[in-house]
Amino acid sequence: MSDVPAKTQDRLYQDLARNLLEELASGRYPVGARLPAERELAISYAVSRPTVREAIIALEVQGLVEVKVGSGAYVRRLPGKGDLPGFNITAFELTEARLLFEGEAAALAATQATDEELAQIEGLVDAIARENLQADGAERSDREFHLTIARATRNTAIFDAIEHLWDLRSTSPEAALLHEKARTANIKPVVDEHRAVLTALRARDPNAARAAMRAHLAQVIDSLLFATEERAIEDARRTARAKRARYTQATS
Amino acid sequence: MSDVPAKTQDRLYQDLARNLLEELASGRYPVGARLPAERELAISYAVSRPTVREAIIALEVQGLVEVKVGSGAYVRRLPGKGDLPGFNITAFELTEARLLFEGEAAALAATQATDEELAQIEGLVDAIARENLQADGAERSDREFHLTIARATRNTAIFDAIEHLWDLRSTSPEAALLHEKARTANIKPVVDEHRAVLTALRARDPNAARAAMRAHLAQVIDSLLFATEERAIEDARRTARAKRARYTQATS
DNA sequence: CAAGCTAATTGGTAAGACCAAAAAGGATTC
DNA sequence: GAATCCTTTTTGGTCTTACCAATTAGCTTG
Repeated sequence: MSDVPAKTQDRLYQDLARNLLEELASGRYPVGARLPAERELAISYAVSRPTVREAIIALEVQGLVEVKVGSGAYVRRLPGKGDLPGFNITAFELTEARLLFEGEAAALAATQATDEELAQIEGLVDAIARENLQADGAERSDREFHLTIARATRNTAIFDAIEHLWDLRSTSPEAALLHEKARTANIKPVVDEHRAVLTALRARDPNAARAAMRAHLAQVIDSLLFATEERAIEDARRTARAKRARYTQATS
Repeated sequence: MSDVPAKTQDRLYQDLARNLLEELASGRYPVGARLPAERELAISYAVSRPTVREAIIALEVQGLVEVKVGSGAYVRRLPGKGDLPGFNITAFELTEARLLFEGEAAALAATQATDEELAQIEGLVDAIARENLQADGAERSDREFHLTIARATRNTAIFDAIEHLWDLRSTSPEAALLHEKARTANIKPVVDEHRAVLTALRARDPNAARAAMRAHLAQVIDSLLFATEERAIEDARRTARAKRARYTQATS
């Protein structure tokens, strides 16, 4: 029935955390309110207190609640979209966001990057070229290339936000798959695009850097589109096979 | 001695999580590696197994490790800057990042926002005006204003990243304080700036929206600068008072 | 050598106990 | 009568022990 692989399962604390998350989202516990005591939650949800503690810690790590010793757990902020389970960002949204944000980051980096960082980036461009020859994947250099530019902005918030976007990719299996597919299907131009960004950074030209970065990520979006169509064909084939199977079964 | 209020203290699991985080950052456990068993960690860190579990869950929620039942905890990714404790983003970095990112978001929103969203944003501008009259703080409407625009981009990744930036503010006590100070010192122009953004969105003019949003956040940066200077003066006064107190004590 | 089974390992959860911090309530004092 | 202090209760923090379930390693067996 379900499309998800079900993964590890178990993890009772996650169920509880999900439930509490929904209660927060429902507005039952507004900001500043105190959650029921651990012992009460344990009883009402029919779990042990350690499990309750684990769930509350999960919320605490996400900054949703604050635990005060001897007092209770208080709501710090209400859950946003990113906190809701089953929340998936598409590869297109992700790349569009990167196009805008990393474009600006490149522009800023063009005015801030040190010679050392530029040399580092050049090394990464070479590494990307090498990685593309061997098809074993691992776009680690690609990630480092983009993060190094983000770091070169000298703005930790910008770096953190862009790193956050890269991390989001791995939270969505579909997005990760699509990216991998797009990468293997589109090898040659990538190095040139990366080198164009580097050239613009070297020239200390913010507008050129922004344009080069945007062009690169626009190309990535195109690759994603291509990969999507490929997959659409596969899906159609699979559907046809399933259809035929049902027919065969029904008539046998 | 220390400037921080020490907060809640306790939380043994946080110490452990911090230690494990450092071990991850040190490269001792590369991606894919398995962490020692819970029972082993409990012994080597001289804590109980529930505490170890809590620490591992803290890492798990942050996406750093993946726990497989009956097998162990495996490293999913290495910690980035945002994961490191004691990591503080300055209010300036944060606002600069917002200037760039939210500027682009506003430009995109100008082409995507629905009439309903525009009406919602107008209501928030009015709410901001009302909140400014009563000095009790709570810039909730301000946050909603910016997040609603981010949502109007129809891009979940953009929304999530911008929400992430807002959340970062609360992780840094200094940044939060500075913002509050800047807000109380600078009341009048804010509403006009917000309304200018709304006008540009209404006109479906991306460039005007970007410019208005950037102008607004540039103004915020100015306010922060002003608040910083104010605080510098206060610090100087406090230092002088302390100096005099020591002198008085020594000569009495 | 391969397949299958058994036992050890490892995470998941429960239950009970005790400590320390905080809050609540009552007694004392001014 | 009000404020203050102290005792009691509540609440989170941690440990210990125990048992279950999934996984893995190792051995047995064909």
